[in-house]
Amino acid sequence: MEPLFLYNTLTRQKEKFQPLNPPLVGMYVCGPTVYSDVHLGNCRTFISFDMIYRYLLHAGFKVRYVRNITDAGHLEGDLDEGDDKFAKKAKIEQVEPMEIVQKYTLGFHEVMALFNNLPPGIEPTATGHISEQIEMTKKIIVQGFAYVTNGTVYFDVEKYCTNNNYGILSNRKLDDLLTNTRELNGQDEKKGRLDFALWINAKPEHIMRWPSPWGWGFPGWHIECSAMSMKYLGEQFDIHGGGMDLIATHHTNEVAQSVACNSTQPVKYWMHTNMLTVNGARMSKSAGNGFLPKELFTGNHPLLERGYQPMVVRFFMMQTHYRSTLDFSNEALKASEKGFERMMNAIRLLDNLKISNSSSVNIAELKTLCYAAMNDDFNTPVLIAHLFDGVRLINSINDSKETITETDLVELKKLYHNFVFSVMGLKEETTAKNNDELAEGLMNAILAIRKEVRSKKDFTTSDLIRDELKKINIIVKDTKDGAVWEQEN
RNA sequence: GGUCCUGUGGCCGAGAGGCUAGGCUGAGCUCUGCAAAAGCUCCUACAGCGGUUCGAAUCCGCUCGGGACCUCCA
Repeated sequence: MEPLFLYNTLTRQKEKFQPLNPPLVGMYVCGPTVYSDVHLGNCRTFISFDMIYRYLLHAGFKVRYVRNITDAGHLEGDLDEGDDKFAKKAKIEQVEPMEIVQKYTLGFHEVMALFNNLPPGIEPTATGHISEQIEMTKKIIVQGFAYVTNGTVYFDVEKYCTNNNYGILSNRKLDDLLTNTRELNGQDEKKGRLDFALWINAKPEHIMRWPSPWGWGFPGWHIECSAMSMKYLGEQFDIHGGGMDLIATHHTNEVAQSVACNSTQPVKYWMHTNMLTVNGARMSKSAGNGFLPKELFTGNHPLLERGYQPMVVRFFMMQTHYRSTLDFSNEALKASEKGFERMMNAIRLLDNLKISNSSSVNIAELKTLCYAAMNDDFNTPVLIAHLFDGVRLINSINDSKETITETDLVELKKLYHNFVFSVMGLKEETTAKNNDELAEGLMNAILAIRKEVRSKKDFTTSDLIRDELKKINIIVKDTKDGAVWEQEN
């Protein structure tokens, strides 16, 4: 197999992928903070990494995929004081914080399943790893990179910077970080402006709290990922992923914590997915321009003309490279829907293609092109372009304009099965498609009648049947092998 | 204010010094009783202005537009 190249945020270039301990691959992806519904932008990241996970598996790697659930410690704002997101939401909804966590964790899993994402091998929660986070914090203090103020433990960025490059991931200089920023207030406890909390002292009214060497409190946002990735993947592992928005703060701090704790760079390849935008602006929870997956599927949203099926949305995302912004619009979605249908129709044809003694099509070349696209930093849009070239071949073979041998056909089927289903994680949308026995029976009867009148050249009746069926979104097509029907959504 | 990314045909989106993306849409043709599907053909673009080069959408500079990060966010 040809080598795989991927873009490493750490070095800002594409690098040949060489795992630390092949064929094992350790991959950690920052999961959701479960205090509200995941929106489509969040989903894009998880879908992108699902594709990456799937391709690594397909390439023969033995991947340990860890994706966390953040269910504690994520504060509102960067003031390192006050309520965390769960406590705040719990107050609004008048329930326990863990009810919030449970509700949105279940919702998250439901959405992931709808998008046909494979579950990660390990899905650890922050609250399930409090002691690991405390241990790591202790070690960072021992190493001299953190200090305690009023029961809160802060990471000492300035101290860290004497021997380490804090801005290694974001490609920023410390001086710029210190000078170029907007005014923040309420930071009296910190020594340095960039310092961040590893452990946070819980105020009396704070519900989610655990005992620690520094009193009752809860973990900071960044420490969980460092502690949990270390626990399950080791002090050094291959891939750490997340959205690009996490680079500057969350991942920068993760690197600092791990280096301070273990004196080694924790991650070999940092991978980041780009943002989903709506009308050119980033989709985000705070901006209030987020789409919920459910709204997208049902079409129940002011900006949507109608609903789109999960696989159409997934295909839509696959048509853009994971490191490019993807702008969301009805037109783009509709175009993807048509294209997806076209591709799935061709794949269905694969089972009925006529075999010839020779091939007029070059399957080996197509296969080479597909792998080349994926090996070039998981370039799914280029992969799809090649697969559409193949769709034309399939249709031409079906129309007897091209020929294929049995061996080549087996290869071709394998190619589409591998790339479309296994790697891109797409599948047939089965909803309301010929799977209702009653509908099947009725349609057979109606089409039999239509066939009868057509044999008598009674096209008026024939067309009447077709037009009437169209009114209830049933499309009848006359092929050379007789009439077929399908339901439009 | 600082740092950085980006500007591709009607729309979406790849590519990245010389060859050509791909999807959707529109027009025409073939097939068909007619449709539909499918195939073929056409509409052949790289923000603007300069520069480097035999040659630039691709490199450099400037101008204009869009965006991200520096505050929580995938």
